[in-house]
This record gives sequence, structure tokens and C-alpha cells, in this order.
Amino acid sequence: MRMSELSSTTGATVPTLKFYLREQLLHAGERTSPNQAQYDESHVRRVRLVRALLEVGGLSVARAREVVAAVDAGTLPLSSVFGVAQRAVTVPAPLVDDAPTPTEGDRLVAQLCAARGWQVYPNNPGLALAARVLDTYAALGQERLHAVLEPYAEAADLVACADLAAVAAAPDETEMTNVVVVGTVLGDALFAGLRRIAQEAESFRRFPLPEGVPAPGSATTTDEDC
Amino acid sequence: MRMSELSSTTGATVPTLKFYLREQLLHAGERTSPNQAQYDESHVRRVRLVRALLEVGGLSVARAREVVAAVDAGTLPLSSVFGVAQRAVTVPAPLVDDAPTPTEGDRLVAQLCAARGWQVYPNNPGLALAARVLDTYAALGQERLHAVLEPYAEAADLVACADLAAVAAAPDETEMTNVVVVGTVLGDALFAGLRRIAQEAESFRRFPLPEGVPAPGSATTTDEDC
DNA sequence: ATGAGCAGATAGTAGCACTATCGATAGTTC
DNA sequence: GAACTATCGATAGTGCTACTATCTGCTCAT
Repeated sequence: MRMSELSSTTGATVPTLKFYLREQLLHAGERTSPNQAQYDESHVRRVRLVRALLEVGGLSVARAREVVAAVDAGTLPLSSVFGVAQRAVTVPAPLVDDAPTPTEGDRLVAQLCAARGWQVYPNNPGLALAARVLDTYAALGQERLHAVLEPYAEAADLVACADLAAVAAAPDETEMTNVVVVGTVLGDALFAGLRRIAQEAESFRRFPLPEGVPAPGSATTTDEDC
Repeated sequence: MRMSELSSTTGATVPTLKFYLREQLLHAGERTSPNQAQYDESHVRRVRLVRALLEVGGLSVARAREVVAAVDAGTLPLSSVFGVAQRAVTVPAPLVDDAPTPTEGDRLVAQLCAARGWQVYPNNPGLALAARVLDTYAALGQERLHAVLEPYAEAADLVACADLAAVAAAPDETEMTNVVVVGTVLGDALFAGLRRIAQEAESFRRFPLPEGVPAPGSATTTDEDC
């Protein structure tokens, strides 16, 4: 197919596709002449992936480029792909050069990892991210929120197990890579959405509205313990 | 204190503080003359909150303004504050005006809510977000990832229970509002961090490295089932 | 053979989160 | 009381990002 068909198939405008080509988010088509090229199904898939990463995953173009490069490499060890995907979705801390001393948050996270038997490389981006949030809680005088750490960790274990099970269910290495990338980047958004729903549902359970009929959404109010 | 002291206390530059004042992220100080004002502890706390929302929570200035307005209102019903906080952290879908027809993702989410007894208003932003991600999985040919929905939902319940418990532990209504806002906005980041750690740990458990010593991070490898 | 489509390149746009500067005034210090 | 620094409000500018527009050749179907 040619560019205009790629455009109509994927919904991305022709200038946007050119932009993706320039930014190396999209591999070039097969040239049929100095100014003509053919695109195929792989380009359609790539454009869909890129748009999912950018729009749903909220990645920047630069991060998305790293992710598609990892997908293209194809033969990276699985842990490397995880690393790339994880780093792509993790907003970088603003580089404090003067204080690499461990904070209280670092200590809490290390303690949690030890308690749960989580063995990870010290450059795992989640370590710094979690520690940073805990430090921010403390800076805002919300140490009370440190109490969520344990249940959050339990939930993270559940989610990670599901993630890895999905990866293991993939038929081949290429598919595994795809599952890792898509699942890691979009999984954050999926979980965030479910958390919003569960929060509201739980909020109604704990603090019922006085008289108005609350949520006509679903079934009868269950009383599962929490 | 005056602006320069507020600046040195919080780490935000004077121009940045002026910007926050203009953008109504920071309430004005008490005027002592036409061009002088005094700031107090409430301003320090506010600046810290704003910076946490912007830097750690990744909110835009506009979203952060909505959040601080909700905090200032102070007397909103809890569910409203949750709504504001949730909407603030949820990236809006790009407004498809032509197709409000329920997608497969909407159907899956509704089914999940019914199964779990989650009763929520249909405008809960999590509903659309989760459905959108599921549709994106399908568009990328990764329906296999739909299998994560159940464990994710279970994990979301855990997290939401912890969230609400933290809210309930707050001593008064003002504090509750703060916990909701801070917990909702930064909680996503905290969970994302823990998920990264758990993913890597689980990845090593499922796919052990051949010979190299993997993670010198923490304790001995546990074999808790997954 | 002509008009639409395409490639590559350069330049422009809109939004965001600040940042710089200015003139007028206020407090502070010598 | 003069010099100096700090502040206020306002306007304008900066650097970055994710596109978007336009231009110049070319090419290919009709």
C-alpha cells in the first residue's frame, strides 16, 4: 500500500506519518523508485503500536523510539526488554546531582524488598520512583500514607504475576517482546483505571450517601470484607 | 515571611512563585502595602503540594489548579474530592464525538464491575480509561492480555481498600481531603514503582539467568507460589 | 500529457512551564 | 536621608514537544 492508504487505514494523517518516519518511530517502506515506497501490514501494526504508546501510554516520542527500537531488535534477553519498557514509562527524577545519599524512602523500599523477597538490580527504575513518592508523602506531612505500602506491595505482586503469566503464554520470542512492551506501558493505565473504579466503589461502601440513590452501575451491594 | 524567604524555604525560584500566584496555584499573601505581602506556613505547604503534584504526580498546571481549588473548598463531600482528584490524574481520551457506542472494552469493564459488585457512577473516569486500554490491547492483537483483567481487578481492590483506610484514619475533614488528593495523585506513581520492582523480581523467578549472579539486591530467593 | 500523489526538506504552529526584564514603589542600612 | 536591595504586577521571551504546512521535484495512472 502507499502512504495515503496507510494513513486512511491507521487514522494518522500523512504529515504525521512522515513525522514518524523522520523520528524513526516507523521503519521506511520498500522503495519502488526514488520517490515512491510501498508499505505493508508491518507498518500498519507499527503505527498502531506507536499511537497506543503515545496516546494511551502517554510516552514522549523519544521514549516511544526507544521502545520500538527494543521491539525491532527482537532478540534482546527478556529482562532487557523489561528494562527498556519500564524505563520508557517511568518519568525520570529531575537529576539531583548533589545528594545520592539514601533517603528515608530508599530505606523503606529496601526494607520492603527484603521482606517480600524481591530481588532486583539496584538500577530498577521502580526503586527510585517508589522511594521518591514516599519521600514526597513525608514532605507533605502525610506519613500516614506510608501505611499503604504493604497492601500496595501485595497488589503489585498480584499484578506482576499476571504480567509474567501473560508473557509466558506468548507463543514465541517476538510475541513475548510485544507482550512485555504493550503490557508494561499500557498496564499502568489499565490498573489506574481499575483503581479509580474500585476507589469509588469502596468509598460508597465506607461512606454511604445519606438518601440519594448512589450508583445505578451494577449489581446489588455486596458486603465482601475489605 | 516574604517572597524570597518562601523561595529559599521551598526551593522554587521567585519567578516561579510569581507564576504560581498568577496561575492561582498559590493563594496571595497578606498585603502590608501596595507592593509588599507576607507569606506564612500555609504558603509553604501549598508550594510543596503544588510541586509534588506537578513533578511527582505529573499533572499539568491546569489540572493542579483544579486540585488545589478542591482542597481549598474544603467542605466538598468526600466523593466529590475523589472525583476531582481522579479526573486530575486521568489523561482525557481524545474526545471521539462520533462513536459513543459501547466498545468491547466497555462491555468487559461493565461485566467486571458487575462480577465484583463495584457500584460506581457511569462518569467515573476509570471506566473509560480501562475500556480504552482493553480496546487498545485488542487493536494491537494482544487480546491475550485480557487475561490480566481479573488479577488486576483483585489488586485494584486491595489498593482501594488501603486508600480508603488511609482516608478514614485522618483526624478531620480537612486532613481527609488532603489524604484523598495526595493519595490519589501520587498513589498511581507509587504503585507503578512497586509494579516495576515486582515485575523484575518475578521475571527472575520465572526466567532465571543462566549463570551470572542476578540480583544482589535483597534476601535469599524465596519460592512463594505465584 | 496532465493532474493527482509521493518523497524529502525546511519552516511554522500551538501549547506548556516556566523565565527575564521593567518601572514603580517599599523597606533597610549606612 | 541617600543608597541599595527587594517586591509587586505586567509583559514579553525561552526552550521544548508534537505535530503541521509548504515547497520542490519527481512519478504514475488515466
